[in-house]
Amino acid sequence: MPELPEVETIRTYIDEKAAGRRIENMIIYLPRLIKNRSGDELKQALTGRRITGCSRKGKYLFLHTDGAMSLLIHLRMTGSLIYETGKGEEIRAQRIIFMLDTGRLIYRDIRTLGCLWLVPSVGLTGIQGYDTLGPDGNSPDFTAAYLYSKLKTTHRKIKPFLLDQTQVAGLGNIYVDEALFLAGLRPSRRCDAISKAAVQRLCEAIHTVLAEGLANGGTTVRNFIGGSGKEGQNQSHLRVYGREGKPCLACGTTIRYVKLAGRGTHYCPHCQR
DNA sequence: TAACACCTGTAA
DNA sequence: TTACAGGTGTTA
Repeated sequence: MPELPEVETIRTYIDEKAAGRRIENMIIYLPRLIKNRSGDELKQALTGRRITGCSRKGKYLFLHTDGAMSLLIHLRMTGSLIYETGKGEEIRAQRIIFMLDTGRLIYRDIRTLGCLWLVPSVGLTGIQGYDTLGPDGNSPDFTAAYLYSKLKTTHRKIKPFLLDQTQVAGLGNIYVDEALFLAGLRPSRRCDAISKAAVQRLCEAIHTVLAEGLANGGTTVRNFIGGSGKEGQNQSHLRVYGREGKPCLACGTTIRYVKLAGRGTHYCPHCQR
C-alpha cells in the first residue's frame, strides 16, 4: 500500500505497537528480501535488541533499535507490516516474522518485491535510494519556490518528474494523478513549460492530496492489501485515479486512461491542459 | 527515456 | 491467455 499516506499510516501504527518491544527471535522465510546481509547476519544483529520507534522518509520505513544497527524497509508494491498478539491464524504471504517479547511483527508481501536492509542506527545508511531522497511532498521544505527551481531546468514530462523520489519524496502513481488533476495540468506537460502560477497550484495540490490521503488513513485499492489492521478510506475520495470512463467530477468530460512512462495514467482532457 | 526485470495474483 | 497492478533499479 505504499505511497506516503499509506506508509505514514503504517508508521503510526507500528510506532504505537512495537516501540519498547524486544526482538527475541526471527523467522525468515524469504532471506532474499534482505538486500545487504544474509538472513543469519540480520538475525544476529537484531536479536536481543529493543525497538525504540518507527520513522518514515518518503516511502521508506526506519525501524529503530537500541543497538548499533537498525532496519530500513521499503514495501514496494505489496509489502505491509502487521502487529499480532496471541496465537492468531497463520497469515498468508508472511515472509519475515519478528518474535517480540509481547506479540510479533510480521512482514507480509504478496509479490515479494519489498526490500529490507540492515543499516547503521545513526548517520547515513549507505542505501542509495534512501540517502538521495528529496523533501517529502507534505513537508514545509517542499515549497513552490523549490519546485519551480527544479522544474525550470528540465524538459521532462511532469508526471515522471513527480514520480522521481530524488525530486520530491513520497508521491506514487495515485497521488501524482490526483495532484495533477487538482492543479489542472496534463501529465504529459513539459516541466519547463509550466508557469509560476501553475507551479504554485501544483505545489498546493500535492500538499492537499497527501493531507487528504493521510486524514483518510490511506488509499486501499484491490482487496489483497489490507495489512496494518484496517484499510484506508481515501479510495472513495479519488478524483481521477481508477475513474477512467467515468465523468469528471468538475466538468463531466469522460476521464481518460493512457500509458505514460510505463504507468497507467488518469486525467480529464478538458480540465487538465 | 524507454524497456525490462523483479514477483504474484486477479480480472478481462 | 494476457494485461495489469500503490515501485524502483538496471540496461539498451
